[in-house]
Amino acid sequence: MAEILERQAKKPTPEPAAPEPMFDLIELLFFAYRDFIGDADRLLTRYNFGRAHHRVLYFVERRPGLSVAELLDLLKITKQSLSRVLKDLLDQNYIEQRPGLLDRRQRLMYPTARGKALALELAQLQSRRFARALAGLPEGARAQAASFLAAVRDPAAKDASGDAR
Amino acid sequence: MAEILERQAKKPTPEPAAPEPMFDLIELLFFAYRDFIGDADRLLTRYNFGRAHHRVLYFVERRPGLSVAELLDLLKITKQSLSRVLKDLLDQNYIEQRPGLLDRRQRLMYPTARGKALALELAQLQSRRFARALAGLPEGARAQAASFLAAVRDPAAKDASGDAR
DNA sequence: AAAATATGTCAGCTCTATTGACATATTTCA
DNA sequence: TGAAATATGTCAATAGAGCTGACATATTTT
Repeated sequence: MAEILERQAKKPTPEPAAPEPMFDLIELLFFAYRDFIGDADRLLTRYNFGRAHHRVLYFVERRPGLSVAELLDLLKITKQSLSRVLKDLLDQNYIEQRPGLLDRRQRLMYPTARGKALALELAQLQSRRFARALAGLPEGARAQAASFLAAVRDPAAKDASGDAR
Repeated sequence: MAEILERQAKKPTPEPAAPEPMFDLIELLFFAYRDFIGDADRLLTRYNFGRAHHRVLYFVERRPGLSVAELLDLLKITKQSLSRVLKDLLDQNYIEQRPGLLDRRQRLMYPTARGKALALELAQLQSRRFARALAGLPEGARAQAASFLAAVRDPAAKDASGDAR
């Protein structure tokens, strides 16, 4: 008897019925990122650099004086992965390291003039893509896109991303 | 005299003055994609699969009957890159191939029940992230995000992405 | 003085992607 | 019909970017 009631009660919602996946967003994000990153990739090959070099240069330029540990945390990669590309960038004078003033164990990283120039070139290239995209969209599109992308991030990661201090 | 006038006329706009790069969007897209793709990565390692397997499975599930050439064009990778992951998926019975009815040279790909199940699990995982993100955003956010991401893509690529036929 | 921290480096491994060359089956075209 | 084009598969070699684990050095903290 209890069984019947239970079964009846459950019927209307057999299982919490997983909602239809958002295939549109999954696919669009995949394509958008692939094309976005492709712009930079093409330019980087001319310098014999890869994506990893780009990311390091980008963050050092955006957050000059960054420590190695902070950069590792931002990129979420390991020290060993970083070391190869960082070495390239140091050797070829795109980035320079200076000991921390407060803690001399730290190697704080700064972009050189050369590094700044390349970082800017890459950022402008990617911005042109965004500018083209936004040109065909209504007024608040840039702010809306930023809100969406920020919300998609790991909630925890937001505090770690640096410049909010 | 003409020189002076010219110089004066030019002063206000010295160079076309490249606009400030959109660092906000560059960074947000990087982080959003990294976290988004990370969800799937963690699940995939449990199956000994990588991102490449995921992409292939995803598109075969979404566009059953896809030919190898169409898949290569969608993913923008080479035949050789595809072959290894495709072999894994075929061997482990996530995907099956059937000769094309019209053109028997083609190997049209279809997901198996097993493949469908994994593809769905992955899509639901990534959709949960989007759902969480959209929960905190105003009404039209999903449509706006989709418009933005679509506009960021290579304009040329849009026709090639398949399902609009 | 001991412990913890910041960084660097060595060795070895995986996954994803690349290019180039070549083979086979099938379809299309002159 | 015979040649050319197409769809696919496969072999070999290579690169880029990431990983783990182990260990060394300098510096700071306790």
